This record gives sequence, C-alpha cells and structure tokens, in this order.
Amino acid sequence: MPFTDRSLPAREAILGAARARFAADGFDRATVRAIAADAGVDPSMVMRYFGSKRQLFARTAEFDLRLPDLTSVPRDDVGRVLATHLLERWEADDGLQILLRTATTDDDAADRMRAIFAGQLAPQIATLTGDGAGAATRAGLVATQALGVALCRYVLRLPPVVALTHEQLIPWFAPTLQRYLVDPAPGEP
Amino acid sequence: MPFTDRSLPAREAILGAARARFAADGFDRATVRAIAADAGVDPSMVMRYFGSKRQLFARTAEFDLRLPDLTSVPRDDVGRVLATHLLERWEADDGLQILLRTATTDDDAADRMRAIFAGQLAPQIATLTGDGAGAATRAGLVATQALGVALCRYVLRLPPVVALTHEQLIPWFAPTLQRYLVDPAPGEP
DNA sequence: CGCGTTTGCCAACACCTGTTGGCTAGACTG
DNA sequence: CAGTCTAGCCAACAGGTGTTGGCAAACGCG
Repeated sequence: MPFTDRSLPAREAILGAARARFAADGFDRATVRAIAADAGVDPSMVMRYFGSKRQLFARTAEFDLRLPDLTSVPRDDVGRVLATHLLERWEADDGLQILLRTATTDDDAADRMRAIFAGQLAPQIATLTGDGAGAATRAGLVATQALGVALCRYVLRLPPVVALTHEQLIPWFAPTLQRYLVDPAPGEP
Repeated sequence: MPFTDRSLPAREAILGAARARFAADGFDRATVRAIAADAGVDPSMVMRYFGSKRQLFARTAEFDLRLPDLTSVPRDDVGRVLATHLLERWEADDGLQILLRTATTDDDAADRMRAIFAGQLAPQIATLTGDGAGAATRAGLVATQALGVALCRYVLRLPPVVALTHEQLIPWFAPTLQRYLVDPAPGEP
C-alpha cells in the first residue's frame, strides 16, 4: 500500500500535470484523463496514487502566502512591501490561480480561500495594528484589492492590467493596501 | 419558427431559472436539466426556444453597468458616486455574478468581462480626465478594485466583507476608486 | 533463484451531459 | 368547422465523466 520510490517519478508527473491543468482550466474542466495524458500515465494510476480527483485537487490547492513579518518594516512601507511580496508570490506559485479559478464555483475551494485570509493575513494585521476587532475587516479589505489584482491580471487577463510592469503597478497598488492595513478607520480620529 | 405569445410564459420561466442557476453555479455546473426542472418545463423546450445551452447563457450574461454621467458630478465625488452606483447595480442585477462565476474558466465569458471595462468604463474615464492614453489603464485599475469587491462580497462571500453595510464599506471603497479615476499618475506632477 | 509485492495497462462499468426526433393534444386561422 | 401550425412531452442517442477490477510484467527481498 505505501508506495515505493520506483513510482515516485509517476506520482510527481501527475502532481505537476494536475497543477498545470487545474491552474489553466479549473477543477471541473480539468479532466482526469487529460491530466494523466499530460503526465504520460494511465488514468487509473491517478486514482491509485491519489484516491480520487478531489483528493488530487486538494493536494495541488495548498497555497501559503508566506507573508513577511510586517511588524519589522517601517509603518509607512507596509503597503509597498506587501504589494511587492504578493506579486512575486503569485507568479512563483500556481496555487493562487488554481484556487481562484475554482473557488468561484466550488465551495471547498472557496473555503480554502476564506481560510487563507482569515488564518494567514488577519492575525498579522492584528499584531500590526493592535486592533483585534478591526483586523478581520482590514484583512477582508486587503483581500478585495489583492484578489482583484490577481483576478484581473492572471485569470481574466484584462489587457491594461496585464500590460503594467511591477514598477508601474506597485505605485498604484501599494497605497491602497497601505490605507487598508494601517490608516485609521473612516470616521475615527 | 417565430414563437407565439402562448409560449411566452415558458420562455420567461426558462430565462429566469437560467439566470438563477448560472448566477449560483456557473456555466458548467448549471445543467440544462436543472434549469428546465426549475422552470417547470421539459429540457427539450430549452433547446427549442434558445437553440443551445451556450446561446441561453449568452442571453442571460448580458450585463450593463449603466454608468451615470461622471462628468456632471463634482470632481472630488466621482469615486463615491461610482462606488455607490456599482454596489446598487450589482445587487439589483444577477448579470455581474453570472459573468464573474463563469469568466474564471470560460473564455467567452472572460471576453465579455473585458468588453465591459474597455467599452463602458474606459470611454467615460477618457472624457473625464481628457487623457485618452491613460484611460484604459485607469479603467483596468478600477476593475481590480471593483471586481475584487464583487468577488469577495458576492461570490467568495468572505465573512468580514459580507458583514459590512454600504455605509461602512463605501468610505473604504470610494477613495480607492477616486484615486484610480482622477488622481495624477504616480511620478507625475 | 523464487516468491510476493508493486507497477502499469486495458477494458469496462455506471452515470450524467447536451442534444435530437417523433408523437399527441391543443390553439388559432381561413 | 376543417386544416395548419405550435406547445409540450417522451424516449433515446452519442459522447464524455470519474472510477473500478483484473491481469501481465517488472522489481526487490529472502
């Protein structure tokens, strides 16, 4: 039952093909047969090594923001640092695209999305602002702008958003995050 | 071939059920059989009246932002006016949700999304700023924030974003749009 | 070497999908 | 009232889906 090293190339080929297919097509349109074909493997191998299509998806849809410690950067720079980090992180890892392409129609994927912002981002903001209650709201606002950029740039591929370089995009992108992260809430001193 | 008034109730029931199903489940998971069942109609009627599932989808996925004339409001208020308008527009019409749920995996739907921002929003911004070249970029930036809010609030349903009332959300949301719409580009006078 | 395990392939299953054609009953037109 | 067209239903098709079991070959351990 526990698999040997001999099948490791096959298992990794499947995982790689699955990541690519899920990122490009989403859960529903990425078929087990297509993934297996890309990996040069029989479809039944996918089931043997990963149990089911859903379990395979769960393995490819693990995404970690790997946030830097925002408390150790100057308070005026947190927006720029976060914006820069997110852009690099998204382009180095398919995970966000996999999740985003599927979360609009699949509740499991949407749950993972919610968990990322509630579990990885909100706590950071809480220690950053010392405001436990407002942290969740600020994390949500950051999500609207951050996911909006990811959606338009990597998924929908809106031409004017794709055309921007990092150097052009960040001066627009960062101040918004800065405001959501640490600016006083509207209507407060 | 041209249908009579007698079948009009059935055709409208199909359209209504299709809108609801496409908005809730996206194109792929909304089946013709489920739509027909919701409409109290045989699946074959869907084909007779709308030709195919894709053509039915095309009919339900027509979305118009119905933008107000931004040139006639004080320049300092365009962000707030647009933010307010978009929230109301999205909640009164399924079209945006239908499109958003499907555009992440379907290129036809993504094309419609691109057309909306390039065709409805960008021209308005061009006349507003007098900057034809930068208008597309500004429209794209507005799209990142606007679609990000729609995605998090209506599709992903991130709890902290859903919890906000219009009165709470707009003071956060509007200044971002304001900046993207009319503020000078970063690095310019 | 010989035996048990693992790998991989093939074929098939059961199900669900969009879509089609033919039939009956009813409504409208002349 | 006779004839024509439309509305609606039923059954079926053809194709694609995830998933399963069995069987031959290759491997590795004793």
